[in-house]
Amino acid sequence: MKYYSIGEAAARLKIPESTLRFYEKKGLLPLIERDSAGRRLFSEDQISLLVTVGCLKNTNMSISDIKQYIDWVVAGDSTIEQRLDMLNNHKQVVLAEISSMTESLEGIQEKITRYIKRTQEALR
Amino acid sequence: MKYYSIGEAAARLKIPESTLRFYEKKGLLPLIERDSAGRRLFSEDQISLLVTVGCLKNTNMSISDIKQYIDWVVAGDSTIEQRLDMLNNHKQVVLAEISSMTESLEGIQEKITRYIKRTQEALR
DNA sequence: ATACGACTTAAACCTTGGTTTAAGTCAAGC
DNA sequence: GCTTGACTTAAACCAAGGTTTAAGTCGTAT
Repeated sequence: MKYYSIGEAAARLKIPESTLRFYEKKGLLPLIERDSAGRRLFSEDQISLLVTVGCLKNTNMSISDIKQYIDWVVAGDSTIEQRLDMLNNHKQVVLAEISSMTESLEGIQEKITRYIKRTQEALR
Repeated sequence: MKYYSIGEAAARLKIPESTLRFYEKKGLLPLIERDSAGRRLFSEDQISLLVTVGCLKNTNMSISDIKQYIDWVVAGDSTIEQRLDMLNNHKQVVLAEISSMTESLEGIQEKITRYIKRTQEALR
């Protein structure tokens, strides 16, 4: 099986190495292997778990909630329902957040429209 | 003209008084008046400016960028183009952010779908 | 006239999510 | 065999965005 160094993993995921080390410290990479020199070895599975972590982070899930998810992944199949609940729940939170941002954006759009009108009037 | 105390303003805007004081310190309430006892007086105009601030904050504009916007508002009509540019720019940033979140949400939805399949299989 | 609640301030404190630093280890190429 | 680059660690540091604390000042109702 192919393994990636932290540098390669960082490059593939487009995040700094320091962030990967930080995530490990926070418990987000619990199953990470090491070579004989103590260097981290990222498997394809780790990378794809980190892609999921990226989706969660990008939708503003907190690191401690992501850790909970990872802990459930590590715990195995008996936690699939919890994971499903968590993700469904998170989905609703994200949808609400997107709605809220969209609503605020409408408020901003109104300002934009007013400003355009004002600049039009100034040209008359 | 009707004025609101900090408590009333906080209630109307649904944010803590401490946040309003913090915003003033950061330069987000530059035109705030005071009564003879030194208490802040929020006019209807201030409140509506704060609603705009709320839209900007809610779409993740930084406080220092919001301050720039407020400074331009205070400076008057000569800055309307700058404000318009800033808001148009911000709009694009927010749209990109929403897209990015929506994309991550699709990744999450795939996980959800897989988990549902897995629980279905477990029942067979 | 006094107690209460709502306000004031400056400064200290807090959390989140990292990044940076300093000192050290190791493998590989020259 | 030595240098170089990629890695290791723990701990310090940072920025953003507030919140909390402590001490004090008012205005008003009793």
